[in-house]
Amino acid sequence: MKKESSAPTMKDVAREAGVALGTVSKVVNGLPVGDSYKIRVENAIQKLNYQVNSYAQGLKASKTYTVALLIPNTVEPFFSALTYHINIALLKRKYRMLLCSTDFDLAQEQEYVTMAQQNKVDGIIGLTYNPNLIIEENTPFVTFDRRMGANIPCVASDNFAGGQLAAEKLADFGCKNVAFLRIGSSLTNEPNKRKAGFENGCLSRGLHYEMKILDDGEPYEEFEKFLAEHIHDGKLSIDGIFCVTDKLALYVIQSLRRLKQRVPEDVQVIGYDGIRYFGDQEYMCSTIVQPLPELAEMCVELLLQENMKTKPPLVCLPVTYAYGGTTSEFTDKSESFKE
Amino acid sequence: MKKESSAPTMKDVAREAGVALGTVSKVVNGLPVGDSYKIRVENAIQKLNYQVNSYAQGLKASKTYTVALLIPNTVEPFFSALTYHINIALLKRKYRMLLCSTDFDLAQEQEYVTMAQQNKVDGIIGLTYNPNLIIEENTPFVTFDRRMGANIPCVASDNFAGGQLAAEKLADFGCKNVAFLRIGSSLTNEPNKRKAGFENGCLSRGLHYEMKILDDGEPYEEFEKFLAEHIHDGKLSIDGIFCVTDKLALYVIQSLRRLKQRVPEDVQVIGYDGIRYFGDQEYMCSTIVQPLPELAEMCVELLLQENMKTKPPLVCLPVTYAYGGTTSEFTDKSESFKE
DNA sequence: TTGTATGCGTTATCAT
DNA sequence: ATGATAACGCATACAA
Repeated sequence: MKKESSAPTMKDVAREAGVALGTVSKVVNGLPVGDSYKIRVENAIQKLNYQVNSYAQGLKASKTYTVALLIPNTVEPFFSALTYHINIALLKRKYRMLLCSTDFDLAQEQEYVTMAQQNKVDGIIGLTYNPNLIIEENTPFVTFDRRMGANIPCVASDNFAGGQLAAEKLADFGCKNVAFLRIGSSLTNEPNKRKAGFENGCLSRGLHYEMKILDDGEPYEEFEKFLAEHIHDGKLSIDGIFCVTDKLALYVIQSLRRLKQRVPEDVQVIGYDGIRYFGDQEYMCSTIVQPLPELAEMCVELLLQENMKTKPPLVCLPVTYAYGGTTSEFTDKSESFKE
Repeated sequence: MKKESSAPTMKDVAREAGVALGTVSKVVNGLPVGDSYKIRVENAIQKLNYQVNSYAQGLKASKTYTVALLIPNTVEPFFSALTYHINIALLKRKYRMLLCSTDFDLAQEQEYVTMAQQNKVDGIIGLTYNPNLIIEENTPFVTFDRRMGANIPCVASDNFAGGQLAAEKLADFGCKNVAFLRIGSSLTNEPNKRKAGFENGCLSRGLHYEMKILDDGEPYEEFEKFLAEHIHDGKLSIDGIFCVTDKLALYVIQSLRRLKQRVPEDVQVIGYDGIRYFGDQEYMCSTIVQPLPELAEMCVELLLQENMKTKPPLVCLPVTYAYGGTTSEFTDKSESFKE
């Protein structure tokens, strides 16, 4: 009697079936084997309830079918949705996902990278904040929204076009005097292009605009102050606001309520990301929607494509506008069609 | 010249440092080694940028420091928060997490279990819906909210106490005629105890109550119908509602708005779970809060405790009530204290 | 077509 | 204290 407790191995199956080790391996991997042998092996596998050890497989093949996802957390709706869709995209290709919540901690991010490499993952997808992340050459890496180097592909929504679209929508909906609100200073972020796109859109539509851009440390209250300063005789001089994220948009909407301004009657608000209640219900605000399933697919596709000499340094996917109750599109032109 | 591309191994380090393989292993694992050797090895590690291969380690030790989490998805706020806290709890113990989104698919759940076992994970934590999941004896398993067998520990919030607390709060806040709304039929769920607890609370407080319990397939609209049936002359005969989850509570609140009922003036609503906007901001409604960090810690603790002969079959952690704008606690007794 | 032997990267048990 | 060697579970090139 041998080890009873630990899981059965190929050797056990071979002994049980009365065949050689290699034969079992072939059956397991679907390689041609004589029918009678095959049946005997399959029976033995059944009987012993054998499962291959993918660690040992990985050791042989130096391929682990595992990808690490570095993301700040899984509680903010955008992150959790991205996590979900990347998981789906990986599963489709029979890859497993190692989840690494970094909590915006730069050191933690580096630790996770090291861990992932020790685990010999087949690749890493990262939405990270450490611009100096050290990643081994031979570990495929794809980032979301961050440019980290020429040979590290970055996948993002078309942030510039999104900003522009926001301006155009506000113009369409009758705004004359708009503002862009943003927090976060990192200059290398792709999302920073939202500002440039918005400016561009405002200019082409002849919209007067203002910017309020906060650094990472500053409190959201600064935005409320900014808004309060634009109120004269109870009336806000701004009639349209584009916020860099839906999260900020929702804060701004609350601020506006406190300031006795009605949304969307007095001022319209558009966010960015396209987050929804419970992940699949209504949009939390009118917004520029990132195409999450497609973005996730692209990250995974780019990451796992091995025979690609030069990977594209930046891939931007198209965004769309979605109504979420904080714009008054239906009171303008749309209404007139009903007549 | 040998393989240039693949990652350096201990052997490479040993050659570089001019020492034996075993010596390198000792240095890596912090075992006693002569100082001069130690330094040479460390230099070689630096130079080659060596990283241990934890797959090979796992193969030797049959311990992988990896745990799989089975959860329907990461987009519903409760699931995503649970995922986050379990990730934290695992990280604290130097464990990695394999994320498995099952999408409520029973077959998918089983596939993931098989995959996890092939990956020789050290354990599985599951919030699953397949009552017949087959899990190998030797893979530690802990469930959340599901009783699956005597030797499989289940961690849950104190659902009975939570239901009771909801009834008591509604009574405290002046309700006379309340209702409990639930969807989901699986009889073995721990959350089903919320109903019993609520009934118990209503009885002890002399509250008149009604139940509306839907099966899994039925549409939420049935709840709106139920509410509509209780409106006579524009007035709802129910003045307090306990919903089995915050998700349902939010749906019910919207329904009530459509039915021209004011929350909390005409009818108060309490949910269950304690979900917040963006995971860390205000509660979405008044609610019974599950202690997520503690629940996550307990899951992990129970899972990784190896030298525990008999693991507890069911662990319930205490819940709390939190105000979220859909109850009128401040208009009753609380106000009077201010005088 | 089936069996045998070697090596993947690591750790642990030996002698030295 | 250090170095050689076997073993972990599997895949594969090679021999039978």
